[in-house]
Parts: sequence; structure tokens; C-alpha cells
Amino acid sequence: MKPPPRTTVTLADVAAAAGVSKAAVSGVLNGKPRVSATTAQRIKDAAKNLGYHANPTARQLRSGRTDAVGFVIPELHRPYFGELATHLANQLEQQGRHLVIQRSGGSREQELAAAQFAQLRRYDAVIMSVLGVDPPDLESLGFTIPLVLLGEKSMPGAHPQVLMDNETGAFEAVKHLLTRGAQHIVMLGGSHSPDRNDMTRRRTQGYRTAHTTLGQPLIEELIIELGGVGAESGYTATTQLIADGHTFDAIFAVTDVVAMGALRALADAGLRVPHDVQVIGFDDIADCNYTVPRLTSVNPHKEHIATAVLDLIAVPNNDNRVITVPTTLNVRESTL
Amino acid sequence: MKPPPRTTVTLADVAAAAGVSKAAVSGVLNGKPRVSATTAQRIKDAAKNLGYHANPTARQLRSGRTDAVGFVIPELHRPYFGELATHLANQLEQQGRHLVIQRSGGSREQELAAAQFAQLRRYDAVIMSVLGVDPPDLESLGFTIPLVLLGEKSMPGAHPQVLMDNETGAFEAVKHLLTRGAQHIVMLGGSHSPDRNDMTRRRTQGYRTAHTTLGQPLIEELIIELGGVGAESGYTATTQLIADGHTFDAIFAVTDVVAMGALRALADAGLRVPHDVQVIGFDDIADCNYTVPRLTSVNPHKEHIATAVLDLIAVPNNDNRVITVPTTLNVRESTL
DNA sequence: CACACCAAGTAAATCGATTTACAATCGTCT
DNA sequence: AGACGATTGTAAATCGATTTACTTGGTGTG
Repeated sequence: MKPPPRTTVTLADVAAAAGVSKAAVSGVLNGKPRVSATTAQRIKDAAKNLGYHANPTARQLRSGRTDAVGFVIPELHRPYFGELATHLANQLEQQGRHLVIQRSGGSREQELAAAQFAQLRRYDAVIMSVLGVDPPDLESLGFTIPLVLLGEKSMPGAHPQVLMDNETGAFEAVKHLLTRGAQHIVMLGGSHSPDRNDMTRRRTQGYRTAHTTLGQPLIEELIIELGGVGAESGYTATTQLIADGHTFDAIFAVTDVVAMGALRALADAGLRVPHDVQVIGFDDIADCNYTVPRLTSVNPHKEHIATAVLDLIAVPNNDNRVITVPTTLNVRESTL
Repeated sequence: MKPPPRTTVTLADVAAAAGVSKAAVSGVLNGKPRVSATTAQRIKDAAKNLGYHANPTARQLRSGRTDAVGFVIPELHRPYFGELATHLANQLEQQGRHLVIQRSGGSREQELAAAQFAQLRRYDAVIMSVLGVDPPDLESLGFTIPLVLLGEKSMPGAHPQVLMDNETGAFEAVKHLLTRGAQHIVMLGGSHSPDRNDMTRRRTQGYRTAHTTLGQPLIEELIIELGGVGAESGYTATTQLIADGHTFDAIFAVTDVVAMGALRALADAGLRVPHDVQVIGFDDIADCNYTVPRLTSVNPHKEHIATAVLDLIAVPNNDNRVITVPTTLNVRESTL
């Protein structure tokens, strides 16, 4: 029934209202009552009446604790990260903590900027999904709070990481296509340069290994580099591929979203999936069950990844621990 | 060349290293040098050598400023929010500020919890996308920082809001279907109860108005309430609708994601879109261009919404201002 | 009776910055 | 010469909590 406070209510206000010291109030409100039950009740009542909420900034400055974990991702609208974030948030919530998400932008410079961004120190721990940043970059920053790297990219260094098994996942996907009769498999969003060590490169490596392992000739022109990881890139590249008259009977897309672009391009060209062209994506996002046809995809087990990340955060001082979460293939209608 | 600091470097450390007072260091590092150029340089060098970064928590406690704006959304994996967040982040970045995202959960209780969650006070301003919370709920919290409500729901109250024009958007969509010959339009994810005032209800209202305005009989059984706003809900409901032998020649889905579920169900049933059944979604997410067939959708102009929100934040004390952003219909292949 | 001990509470230090109010030095103008 | 105003800087207060180190007064024990 009290009107909302015009100005912020501080601990001192509550203490004054209850006729006790700030220490008493702080103790009671944090569940460590060093006072009598009646006094505790009086304090609680006063706090409620005044509409008191502890200032989290002051609390953190003194005690060091936030109940927030930061999650830095390249882009806010990529379904993979949205789904992963949901798992992280779910699990954190069970611990009474909160997930807070920020965008880096995805380029090396932007990731560095994000990492330097002092705001990150406001979290108990930070999970960073890095694409372009390199180990020396990060180490020079001297992070003082727990930092877990979420990789699609192996980065030996001073920070623990969780990786998905990009190479094996890609291997299994391409192997699946090859055993289903595909002979000319496009790697949509692959990488030709062997020196880089990012997600794109790892998945391309799986693509190569599958070919050599199964004794299938590898056609270098079918490895298509893309400008981005959006559906648009997949659509444009596939359309171009068809226009150029390339022969292919399967597409392994670096990402489900890219695969969706490819599916759309194939439909426009009147090619039937999987009859004329088989398609596999990567990430196993929710949309895979609703595309026409439903999209076969490599499942990175986001929930496992989330669990692994939180485990690494929970245990202090486990630098350079690397957990690799295995993938499985989720076969749907877009492959035979 | 210096090794990263083992422990946190404070302002006092820099001051000691440079042989000056903390005030001098603070001044120089914040661009308000009250010292000579040579001293300033000495301070900057010391800061760089020690790897000093200001503690944002302490800074905020004293100065009140963060450079972060909070954005509270119901779910982290909904494309609409991901895209809107991207626009907000882009625009904020141009102002040198950052967007920070948190999840509420979507229910009234969870939204209240999120709003009470003291962490929100760590931002300069908060943008909240509310679904279930009511005005009295929020006012009782006595927010002390700028709060903009992002609505799909009109909530007259003490806080400024940005709404999309749900009713007109739905009206135009249904009108479009009716003028293209549809006679039995399913409202997928509608609401029967007229008392609630949420997004679902507003869009259903547009559906009704379109029918009466165009003199088309409205079939109450075609308004289908859904348990959720995911693709699964749309899929299940549409499948059920077909199994039950209902006649319909169009679907207006409350959300693009729901529409995608419907598209999938129609494909499973062997119904052709738009020939047998026309489909329209709402939100105009990026996926609309890549579904088969491409999905006609109501475009809420997320970029405009973002601009409006940031305008409201920029101007202090504009309580109870309400900006309604108009929608347009984006016609694609799923309608005739 | 004296000693230890517990319960109930408080005053003051602290976290790391920003900001205010003031001091010292020097050159310049009248 | 004395006053004035820059210039260059510093000491201390402050933000709002948590936490440590101490008071009290009463109570059980040997």
C-alpha cells in the first residue's frame, strides 16, 4: 500500500527505520542473522515497507560476487547461439544465477574489443564464443575472472575450452552422404586455406578425410568459400553453382542456416531433395524439423556443451583444460 | 612485453607508479586532464605498463553511469527478438553504448521476478519486452532507472512504451487473404477470450475486424488457441485441424515460427501452398525468404521499433508516452 | 565467586573508483 | 609590491553495500 519510493532506498534507510545498525540489516537480509528473531522480523518488515532492494553494484564492489555469468557471442540472431544460450540459462537458473548475453561482432578486432571491454569484469565468469581471436591476443589481456572459451576452434592456451567435435561431425556427415551414393558433394562454406584453424577449416578437414578414408576422389572446385554464415550466402552460392553448370548430387553445408539457403536455391532450380541432391547441415537447430524437406544435420549436443561449460566454470584453476563434446548425425528427409 | 598482472591493478597502483595522486590519474584517464601534458603522458604510460583497466563496478557505484542498456526478453531463441536485439545493439553501438540481454521466461511471475531482479539496476536503462505482466505489477516496483516497455500489448501506465500495430497488421494480413479469395481462414494461435489484452488478443481482433469489415462470415471454430508460440505448436495444431476434417483455405499464423510449423504440416498432408491453402505469418523474420514456399508475413519494422525505443530512452521523463510503429505486409509466395 | 562463553548487536574498515574543495606555485597586470 | 588568475596538483569525501573486530550483558560451570 506504500507508494513506490521516489528515490533509492539504501541500507542505511532501512537500518534507521528499524532502529538498528547497517550490519544487522545486512546480516538478516543475507540469511546470516546475528540478531534475535524479533529484531530480524522488524528488519524484514522495515525493508519491505520501504521497498528496499540491495544495490547490486555496491554489493559486488565489496563482496566480489555477482550472480551473473556473461556470455559473449558473435551475433545475436544466429539460432545456434540462441539455443545454446537457452541451455546455459536454464542450467544457471537452477543454481540461482543468471545468464547475461553480449554481442562481440565476430571479427578478430571486435572480439578483442569485447574482451577488453571492462564491463565483462562485472560478471562472476565469462563464456566467450570466439571465432577470430588468437590465444596470444587473449593472454595479453590478463583476465582476472574465470573465462571459458567456447570453441569451434581449438586454441591451446591459458584458458579452459569446450569444443564441439567439428571434424568428426563433418566426417560422419560426409561419410553418410558417400554411403548413400553421393559422388559429387559440395562443401558449402568450406575453406581452402589449410593454415587457419577455425570452425570452417575443421569441418572442411572432416570433409576431406571422409573422402580419402572412403577412397572417393575429392573435387577441389566443390569446396565453396562463403562470405558469411547466413542463409543468403548459402542461397547465392548454390544458385551460382547451378548457373555455372557444376555437377553435384549432394551438399554439406557448414551451418544449418546456410543449408536452408541451399534448400531454397535448389527448390527454385526445380531440383528435388533428396532425390536429385542430398543436403546435410550442421548445428541441428530447431528449424531442421520444419524445413521442406526436413533437414539432416550434425547435432552438436548443445545441452552437453552447456553442462561442460558450467562444469569448467565451477572448478577454479583448471586452465588449459579442453573438453570436446562429441556430435551425432540426425538423419531426416534431406538425405536418402 | 610485461607479463599480465597476477592480481588486479587498481587506480592507486597506477598513481603510485606514476608518482601522482589518484585524482590525477582518474582525470587523465577520463579525458579531463587537470595536469601538465608531460605528467599526463607519464600517467598513461604507467597505466599501460601495468595493464590497468578501470573497475567498472567501482566506477558505476560512484558515478552512476554504465554504458550498458539492458534488454529483457521472454526467450533467448526466438528469431524475432534476436533480430530486434541486433538492431538495438547496432544503434547503441553508434552511441558508444552496449546492449546486454537477459531472459525473463515469459510468464507473469517470471517477468516480475526479472523486473525485481536487482541486477537490472546495473544498467543505464532497461528495455523490457513484457507478455504477461500488468501495469500495477510494474509500478509497485518503483523503478528508479529509465524503463521502456516493448510491447505487443498496450499497457497504459507510468512507463513509456513502444508498440507494434498488431491489430492493423493482422487486419491487413487477413484482408489480403480475403481479397485473394480465401473463405475459411484459420487464425492459428488466436484467442477466444476478449478480456485479455495481449499480443495474441490484439491480432485476433484484427482478424475479426477484417471479416466484419469485408462482410465475410467469421467461423469461430477456426480460431485456434495454441499452447505456445513455437513451430511445434503450429505443426501439431495444423495436423490436428486436417485430421479433424475441418475445411479451410488459408491460415493466418500469429507468428512466423508458428506459420513455419503450419507449412510443414500442410506439406506432410500433401496440401499445396498457396494453391490449396494460403499462409501468412507475423514478424517477417529472415527465415521467411527461405521457407518453401517463401512466407508472406506482416513486417513490424524492427529497425523502426529499435529507433523509437532508443529515442524514448534518450529523453528523460517522458512517462506514459506511447509510440506505435506501423506494420506493412510483405507478400511472398505463400499467398496468391 | 570468578571464569569462560554465548547471544545480540555495533562501529569502523573496506571494495575502487569519481568528484569536490582546496593548496601551492608562478607569471602578469596595475 | 600586491593582487589576481591560471596552472598543476592533492587530500578527503563519497557511492552503498559487506565484513571484521569489538562491546555489552547475561548465564552456566567448576
